Amino acid sequence: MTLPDGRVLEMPKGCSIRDVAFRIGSGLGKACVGGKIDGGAEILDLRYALVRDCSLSIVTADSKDGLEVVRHSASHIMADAICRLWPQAKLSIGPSTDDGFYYDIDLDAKVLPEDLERIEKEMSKIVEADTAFERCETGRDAALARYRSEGEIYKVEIIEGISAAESITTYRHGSGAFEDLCRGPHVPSTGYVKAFKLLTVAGAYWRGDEKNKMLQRIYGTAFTSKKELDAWVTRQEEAKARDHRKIGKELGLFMMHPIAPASPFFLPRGTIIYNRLVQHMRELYRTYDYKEVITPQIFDTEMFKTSGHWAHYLENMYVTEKDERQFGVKPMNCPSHTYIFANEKRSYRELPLRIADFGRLHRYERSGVTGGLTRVRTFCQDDAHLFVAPDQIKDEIASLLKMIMGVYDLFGFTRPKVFLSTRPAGSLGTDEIWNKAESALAAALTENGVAYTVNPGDGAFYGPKIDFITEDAIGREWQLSTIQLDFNLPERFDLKYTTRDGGEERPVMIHRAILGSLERFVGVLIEQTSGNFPFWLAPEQARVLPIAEGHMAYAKEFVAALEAAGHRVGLDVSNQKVGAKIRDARLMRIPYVLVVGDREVAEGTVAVRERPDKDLGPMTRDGVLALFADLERTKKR
RNA sequence: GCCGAUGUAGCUCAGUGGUAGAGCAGCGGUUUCGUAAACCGCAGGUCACGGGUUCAAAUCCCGUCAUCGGCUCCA
Repeated sequence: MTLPDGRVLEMPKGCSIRDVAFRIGSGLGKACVGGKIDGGAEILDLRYALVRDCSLSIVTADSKDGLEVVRHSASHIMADAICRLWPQAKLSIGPSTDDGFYYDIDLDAKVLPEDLERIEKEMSKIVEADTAFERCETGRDAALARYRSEGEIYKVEIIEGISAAESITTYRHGSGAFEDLCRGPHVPSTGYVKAFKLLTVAGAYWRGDEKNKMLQRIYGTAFTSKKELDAWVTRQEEAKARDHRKIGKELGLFMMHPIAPASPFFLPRGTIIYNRLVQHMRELYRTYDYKEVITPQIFDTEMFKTSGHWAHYLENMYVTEKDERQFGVKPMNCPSHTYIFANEKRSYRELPLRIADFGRLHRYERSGVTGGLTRVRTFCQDDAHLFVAPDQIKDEIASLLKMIMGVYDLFGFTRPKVFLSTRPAGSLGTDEIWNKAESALAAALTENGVAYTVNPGDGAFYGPKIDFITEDAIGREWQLSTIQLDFNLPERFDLKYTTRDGGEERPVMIHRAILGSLERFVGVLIEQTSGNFPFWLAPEQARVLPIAEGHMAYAKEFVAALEAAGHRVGLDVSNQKVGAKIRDARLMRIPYVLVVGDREVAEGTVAVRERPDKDLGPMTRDGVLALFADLERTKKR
């Protein structure tokens, strides 16, 4: 055996992965749940017999791979528990997920949330019994016959989908009391599943297809120790406390109303953030030479027929009729921008022509998929369409990357994971242009030091794309920016520009958004900052707190001076003690609290307190103005 | 759209067949106060909406609307 650290270990032929682990050390032996050989991705069972020389890495329970094994085993234990409680339940699939595991079952009786506890109890018994997980190979026909006779129609369907060349395996535990078709691997025995918790029951279509029967999906999670499970629960609670719907309500940023389902109302405080973001993008547009436009909301459907939306996107569109003409509300800005491009005869000298648009978009989303600010039916993007010559793609992408990374840094998001999606089957455009475009994208990424992963064949039918997945402060992933090349729309709208030699050529369109939708971005930002917006975005940047009535006149004067300098400043006129005023300001996440009492009035200062509770001591009016001006300029977080 | 849950005062929530409750917020008064909640009082509800069962419904049943968790992870 060659180990990951390069050590070579002599082991008898046919020994198990577990044997090797124990040979290395008893601690590792106890902690291991599987192994990987020869750098392969597949996790093998501990009992996997090693019959030839190979390189081996041991998978321990606390690794990402190991946790997957533990969770997958937990899902079997849950299935066993469910079958004990409801013997008529038919099993389908039960994999591990990023956050835990689930099992989809077909059962006429409804599993209610209060049943989860019963299932957990049953699972605990199985775990306590600590019986071995045994791997069994069966013949394909035998397995099929058996599941057919048992009425396990999902298992039959699964086996039918497995190529005849592959062997069929099952895993059993409880000394054979429970057996399930499974590729594995599993932990050595049920006792390895030391900490688990069932979460919810939900509906899920068989194979994710809504034409199929809806099964009951039971979600759970499992960890290798109670401590880790508790830590996970705590993290979930923290995430809940940061939920933008909760904070948005508390801070008076936005509201929802059934009168306009899935469509946020931005309240004055939320609107400040929203507009400030737009303003920031406009500043970038000056630097990067974009031209902003304003385009109509409603178009004759002719446009959508030309663009292809009518054929491919109608389900998501709002339509209306007037003067016996049919109109559609725009779900995207791109088609209208082609009219702007085509409005005059374009020269190669004008390219890249960058058209930006903060137009409001409407997309019908199915009622079950909407939520908060992150999935809405009306929104606006920091949208732009870049009309470029094919040989400008690389440079344009390079400058976009710079812009995107700058924005992520500004808000404190991690550098994103980048995915390049390439040509799918049945796509539009020639090989030549696709190859050129894909290599231009790849080169731009590489030359700018951006590591990326290729998703082969995952591009749109009209062009390759780059997606950016970033992580927020508590490790949740969000897709914000996208860059999408498009060979299709220029074709459909017959866009052309005059080349240097007087000929005509078709431009390539690049669709791109950096923040994505403003609505969604505000939502993500609320969760990222937990409502503690950086000074430049904060709806109320400072609040002046007079200690008593007598300090009011001085306080008002101070507020006026800060407002004159362009800052957003509140004045607490309430009849409360300072402690209560401080508390209110703190709950509203106001960056600076300026307290005014006898001392400050006498000295011509304010007592400055920085969010959440840092005492900056007394500062003069000029001192505060200088501090605030600096914060605005640097956009410091 | 489908599966499940939820919907009571502005907010957070209690109330499981018999007169609709609390805290906070609001309003009025007292207090003029030094860094996370002063005190007293008042007002506030078609219990989401519509229908049904019942002597009686926030509570039980049916429907509608909205919100929330899922519906990609593949033996």
